[in-house]
Amino acid sequence: MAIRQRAIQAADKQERHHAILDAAERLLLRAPDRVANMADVADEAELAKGTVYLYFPSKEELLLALHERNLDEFFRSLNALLDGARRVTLDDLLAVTFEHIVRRPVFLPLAARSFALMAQSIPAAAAVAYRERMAARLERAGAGLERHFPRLEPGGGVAKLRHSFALTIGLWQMSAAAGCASSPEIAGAATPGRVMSPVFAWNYPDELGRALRGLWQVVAAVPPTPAS
Amino acid sequence: MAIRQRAIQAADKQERHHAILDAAERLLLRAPDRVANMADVADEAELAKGTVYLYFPSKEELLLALHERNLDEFFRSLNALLDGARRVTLDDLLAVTFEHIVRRPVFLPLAARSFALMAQSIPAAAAVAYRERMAARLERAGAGLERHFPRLEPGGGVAKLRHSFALTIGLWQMSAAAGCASSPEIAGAATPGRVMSPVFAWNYPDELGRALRGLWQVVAAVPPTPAS
Amino acid sequence: MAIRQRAIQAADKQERHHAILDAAERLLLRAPDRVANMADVADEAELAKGTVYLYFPSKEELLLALHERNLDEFFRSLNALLDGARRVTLDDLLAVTFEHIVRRPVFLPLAARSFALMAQSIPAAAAVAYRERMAARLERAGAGLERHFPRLEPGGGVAKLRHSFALTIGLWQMSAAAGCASSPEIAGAATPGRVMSPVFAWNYPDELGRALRGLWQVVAAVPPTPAS
Amino acid sequence: MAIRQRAIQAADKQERHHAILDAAERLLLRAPDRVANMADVADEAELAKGTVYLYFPSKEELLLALHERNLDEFFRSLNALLDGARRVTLDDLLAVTFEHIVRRPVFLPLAARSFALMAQSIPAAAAVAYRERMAARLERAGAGLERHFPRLEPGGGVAKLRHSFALTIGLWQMSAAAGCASSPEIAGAATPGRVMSPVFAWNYPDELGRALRGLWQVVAAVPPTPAS
DNA sequence: CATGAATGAGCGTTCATTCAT
DNA sequence: AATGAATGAACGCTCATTCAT
Repeated sequence: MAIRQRAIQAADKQERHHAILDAAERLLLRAPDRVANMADVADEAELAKGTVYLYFPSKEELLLALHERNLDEFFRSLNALLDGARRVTLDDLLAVTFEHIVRRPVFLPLAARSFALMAQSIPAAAAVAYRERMAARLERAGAGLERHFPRLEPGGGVAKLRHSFALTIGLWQMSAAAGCASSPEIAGAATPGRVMSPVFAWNYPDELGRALRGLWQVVAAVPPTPAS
Repeated sequence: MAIRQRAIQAADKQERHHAILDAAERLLLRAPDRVANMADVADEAELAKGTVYLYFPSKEELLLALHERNLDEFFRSLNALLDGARRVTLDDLLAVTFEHIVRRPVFLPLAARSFALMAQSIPAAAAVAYRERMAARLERAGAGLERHFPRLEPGGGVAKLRHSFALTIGLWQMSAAAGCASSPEIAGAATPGRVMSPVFAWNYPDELGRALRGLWQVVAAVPPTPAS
Repeated sequence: MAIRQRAIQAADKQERHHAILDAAERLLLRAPDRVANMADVADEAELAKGTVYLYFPSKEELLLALHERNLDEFFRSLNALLDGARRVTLDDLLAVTFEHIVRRPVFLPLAARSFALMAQSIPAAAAVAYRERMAARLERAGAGLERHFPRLEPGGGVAKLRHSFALTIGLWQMSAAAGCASSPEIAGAATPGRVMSPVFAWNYPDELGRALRGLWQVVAAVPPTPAS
Repeated sequence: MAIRQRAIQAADKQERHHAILDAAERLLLRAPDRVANMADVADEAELAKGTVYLYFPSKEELLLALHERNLDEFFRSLNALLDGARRVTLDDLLAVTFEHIVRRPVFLPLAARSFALMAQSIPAAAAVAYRERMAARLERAGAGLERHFPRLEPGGGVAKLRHSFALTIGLWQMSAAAGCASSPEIAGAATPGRVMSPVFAWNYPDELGRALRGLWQVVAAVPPTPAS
């Protein structure tokens, strides 16, 4: 078939990189529970399968790159917030979280998968490089948090961030599994005459808000005005 | 192959059920990141593949059953603790968590996978039944927590449990992905001359302890002696 | 489980034989295109799987026995007709055919399968025995036909019967394949705006009638009254 | 394995299509009663299993395609005959039938199976397309028959063709089942001292000839010379 | 660079049959 | 005789990856 315009300039390559990630993201969006296969990604990007492999050495690294791109957007927002002059509250943090994580339907399924991938299929060198990039982002954001939340001890910013992230991911998986307020199919299959336990009557966004507030409760408490 | 002793009595069947789960667990232990296939499970259990299918209708339900068995042990311990007369502290809760979750190397990989399973491959009827059993356990444990931690509002016990669980799972996944304090292989692949960022210098058990304490901080604060 | 009453008398055995065939027939009736498996047959007969094997050496022979029972009923009717005093017309033959073959929903799918079975899985001895029983029935019916249709040459009765049977089976398979006047699903999938070819606008019973009349046309022609 | 020459041109692909069908045909020829599995087909074609799936979406559609190829050759011959200027007799029709159907050992077993396939496993869209192609062939041949056999009423050409085909298939199945004049193994297993009933003393080609003549008898009768 | 044909290991599941009880 | 637990060969299909063109 018609051979696509070749990407010779570095800029073109970057663009194609992104185009492939975009394709993968669209696929993930369309079927969040299914892992797209490379053929579909290539099709969606209107490229040949082999071409995708020119840009990503393996399916795993492609997914990881997509995840990192999502993360990057989150961190960019977070850092913009923290580096700004304005005082930052917990509500601000939650807003960023919701905007970049909760409301993006691909972030969480992908994050959940990426953890599994990292643990196995990513070659050590790539994993290390990824981690080094992550470390930079985390350190900066951690420092920013400590500036805005003085109750955080040194190093506590990164830790709180890590815990928050863990909570966000973990709770999402539970909600996906619990099918909360979910498919009528499952609701219909319940023992007739039995109301589903209130234990499962929660929805992810609200519950995440409550959970994160619980985690930050002490740290984000408005410090007593020194004036007093 | 030699035909194994037949399980005719219900008790024998229960035992074989367990034996298969044990086999799957051993496999998972040996390769925590790999999902065992049915052939391997059968081999490990020294049974024919078809026999495994006599006891579990599908691979997914086998894994889910194993997960539920793990969960059950955790809940049994937790409920024993909460139902006892003795006053329960956060440290007690952490101890149970560590004993049944953190120190059991299969609990967490399996839990992470099970979430994915529940969301997809388990037939609705089985999923509902599983959830109903879970609901019972959760409600009981939640009520117990509320008895021991009076600062929990009604329903707050189950919620705190949920958040704790999410945090435990999520953090484990991050640690697995981060390969914290992990394989020398990765450590060796790091850019030479570069120290690994302190951002990754944490280990799961300690970090989980810190994270959970952060989550329970307020709730578990020793109530001021009313006498004062 | 409760062990069923044992069949010790020969009569009991015959009865159980029949009961198993009945079960298989009911299954076939319920899902004519699916070959029942032995587990289902046993369940339907409320027997254990092993018990079925006490009465039939293999699945194939069970199906063949069921087919033979169907055939037997057809031949019994046919022979009753031919042995009677009344003059037999082509319409009479068609009536018997329709009653025992066309209107019995299991006869034809089973016959089609049986041919395939006979050609392979039935042990030679059983096949020979089956054939000898068939031969007897065929010879008797063939002779009867020759009595009633004098235009048949010697041996022509059996031949005509064979051809009629072949036509009946073959046409049924074509109708099953053609899905004539069939599933709306298929009709709906047709190229829109295109009417299905009249070539497929036929239904099995009517078409079979026409086909058989074509085959018997000459033989069944009313002989010129000798008086002329 | 050595990677086979790649089929890049459309013509090469067609060729490979054919090569796979050829392989399946050879397998069927070698064991007419067994349905070849995809692994064997791939091996026989000296291709990898996956490669076969590049050309045929499923085993069923492969078999159907092979059947259609056989049918196509038959219709091509038939139509060549009917479209020619020469007057066509029943003997001509029989000759074509024998050449393309009876003497090709795979045609009939495959046809018998294909009927079963069409009724079940072929997706509706493919089934409809197949039928539309069949309809075109049938209509053309039917019209040709009506030209050459004026005693056929309108539409009678297709009908006669259908009946003939049904008879051909049905009788073949009976002959396969009856094992007529067949394996010495079966002959030897007969009750010793008993001659096999003359009822089974027929062979497929001759019997088919007789049967078809019976079916066409009236239609193909040489019309009385109008001059008389 | 780009293509997409070819590869083949891998896997979940079925089910006829056997045989210890 | 009756049971039903155990067996294990068989099979269709997927899909990440390679590499000849």
